[in-house]
Amino acid sequence: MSSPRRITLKELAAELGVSTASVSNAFNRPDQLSPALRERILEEAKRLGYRGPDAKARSLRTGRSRIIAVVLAETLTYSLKDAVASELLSGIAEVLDAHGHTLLLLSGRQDASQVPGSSSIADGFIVYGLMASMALVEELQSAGHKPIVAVDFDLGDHPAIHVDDEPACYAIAQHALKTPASRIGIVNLRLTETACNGRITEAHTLLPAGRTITRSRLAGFHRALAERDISPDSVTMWNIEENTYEVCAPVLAEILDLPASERPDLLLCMSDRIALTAVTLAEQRGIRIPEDLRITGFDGIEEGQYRSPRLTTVQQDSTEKGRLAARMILGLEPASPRLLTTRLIQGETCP
Amino acid sequence: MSSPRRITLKELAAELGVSTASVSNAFNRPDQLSPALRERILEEAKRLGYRGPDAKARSLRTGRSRIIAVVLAETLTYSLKDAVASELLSGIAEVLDAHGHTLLLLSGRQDASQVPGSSSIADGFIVYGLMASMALVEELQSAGHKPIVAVDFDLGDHPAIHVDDEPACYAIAQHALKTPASRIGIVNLRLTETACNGRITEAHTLLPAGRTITRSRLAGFHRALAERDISPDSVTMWNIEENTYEVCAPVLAEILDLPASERPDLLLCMSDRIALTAVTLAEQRGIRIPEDLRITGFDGIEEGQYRSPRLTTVQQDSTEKGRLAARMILGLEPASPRLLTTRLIQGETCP
DNA sequence: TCTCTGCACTTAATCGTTCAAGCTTTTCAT
DNA sequence: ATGAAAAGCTTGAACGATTAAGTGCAGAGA
Repeated sequence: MSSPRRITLKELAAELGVSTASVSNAFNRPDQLSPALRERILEEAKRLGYRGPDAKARSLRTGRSRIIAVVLAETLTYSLKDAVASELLSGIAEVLDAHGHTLLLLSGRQDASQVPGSSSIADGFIVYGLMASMALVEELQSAGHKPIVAVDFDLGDHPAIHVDDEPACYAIAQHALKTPASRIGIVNLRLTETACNGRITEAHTLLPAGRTITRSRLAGFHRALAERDISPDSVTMWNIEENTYEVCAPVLAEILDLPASERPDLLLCMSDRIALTAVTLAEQRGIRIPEDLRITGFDGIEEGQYRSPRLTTVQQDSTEKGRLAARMILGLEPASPRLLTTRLIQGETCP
Repeated sequence: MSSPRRITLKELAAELGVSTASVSNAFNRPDQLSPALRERILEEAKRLGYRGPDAKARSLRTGRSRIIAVVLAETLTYSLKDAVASELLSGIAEVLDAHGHTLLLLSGRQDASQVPGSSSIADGFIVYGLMASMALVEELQSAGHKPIVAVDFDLGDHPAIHVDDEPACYAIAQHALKTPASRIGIVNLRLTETACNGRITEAHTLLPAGRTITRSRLAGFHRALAERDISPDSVTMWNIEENTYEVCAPVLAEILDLPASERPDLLLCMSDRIALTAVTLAEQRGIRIPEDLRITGFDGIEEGQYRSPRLTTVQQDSTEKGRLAARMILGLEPASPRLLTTRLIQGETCP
């Protein structure tokens, strides 16, 4: 409760009878002044409660803030609850933290009241997931020549980090189809042009590749189906808009409540959240897994592995993806497109 | 690729032949100039690719940044993976976003290479969980008179948000003890003075209330035990340092691998993560829940409710806690201490 | 006609730093 | 002793905005 206002570098300098430059150097470039003076400055600083240069002023002057912004396609509220996004953030935070940077969270959603310039404070941007509106991203592009790294989608000629969605989904479908299935269902994630939570009919137009991440996953599934001479038309498709239990549950209930003769006995899901919801609802209905219903997921989130039956899924290392993105943005890694590999986890939901 | 450098407000003003004040007002205080001029300025701004005032300069001048920092007790990497912390952040983000603020993540851990002044950029701080080191917090306190809100622990005379840990744990233990138990075990979270993952012996000193959140939870358990004339000494206690599956699993394996005659048949856990790990490991060992082992948790995370058996637990609304903290920090809510209520969820792990 | 008020805009100080360039003083080889 | 180089410190101009105070001018009221 001593100081009514924080003391400034200038005042500290005046107090000591030295120039502001010396004080600045005492904090930033120890080699630029004598150890004796530096010691004196640091001591006086401590005595007066001066905590080092003000971040706002420093970043204005230097142009750098040591802040990296992560722009998330969905609302922050949703992203923070999503296991995959959280893991990505976790990886990003790990690297940033280790290198003295901090993490600013931005949402790319239109409905988020975006602070217009608040983004201009960051030194670089990690953009995750396909933006509903590209407004913010366009702003970033023109906002100066700050590094941008895209994750899970392509963004102009900025480096992008992807996982091998198509081969991974080919592999898991191939695995699943080793055991013949009578009725195959695919539960997609944000695949339709217009929002749809439920069955995909001919009335729906599908988003093109590049507009949704799940399109290439679907391609992988189709390739495996083709190999077994199964027509894509014979599989039933559903769609889900948001990767949460609340949104998944009604759609999966619809599927699982079909008469046994119509109900799929193999469900290829585009995310672990979808798959896990399917597992939960199936259990509630006494549908046996994998006897009556085999289920595959995508993502490899912890929750799927630490519960029984263990989920059969594709594991992508989202944390590592985050680490890589962060290293790229910090320039610790060449800024070039990357394709991360995934791993098939043969769990118990589709042995 | 047009501008090598972003244009400034000053340059824009020069281009238009008006003062910088007018340009500034065009963006910030529309009532201070004629609509005609404002229109002209905005148009020219768009033409030249001027995106509005620079956040760094603005925040230096005004002293406000529209950035709120959340200081997390643990590493960011861990916190972002933790369901409870994520929900809290989710609630915070929701409110901040709705009011045009952004979220900066800081870690209070010593081992995090803390950017010394990077915190000085924020307009306010939400401090979550007990800090291992209070260094950062002390810095915040003295760093100016910015609002600080503490969540889940007490911080000087700043407003703190708590949940009713003691009554909640009393209630759930009371519920659990309605069915007699032969051997009771309590699995704590960060209760011991020195790090300990495993059984708590007499050699361990427990942290005092105020140093760990679980102390008051334990008090609630003890009150319920006392009511049934069960001596606290007759219950076995374990401790866990980090609320992750990886750390919980070995400790719970140790418990569940005890000979059936020594193994607890009621396990009161300080978190849902611990409880869920117990459920998973018990299932793997063929220990029946709740017949052979009853389990209770704390937190009420989604994962516990969306899987079977449904977890018996105390639900705290972490999202709402986050919303409240954010509203307080923004001054939308009086900055006074709050005690949020919890709800007993009678799940299937301890009917 | 003259003063007064209000509007629209400008002036200029300021926010708290950093850093290239300049100025002394010391060091050291010759 | 001398000159050059190095060391140690200071000067002063940015960085890009905000805002209180001031100026000029049109229209209203007397």
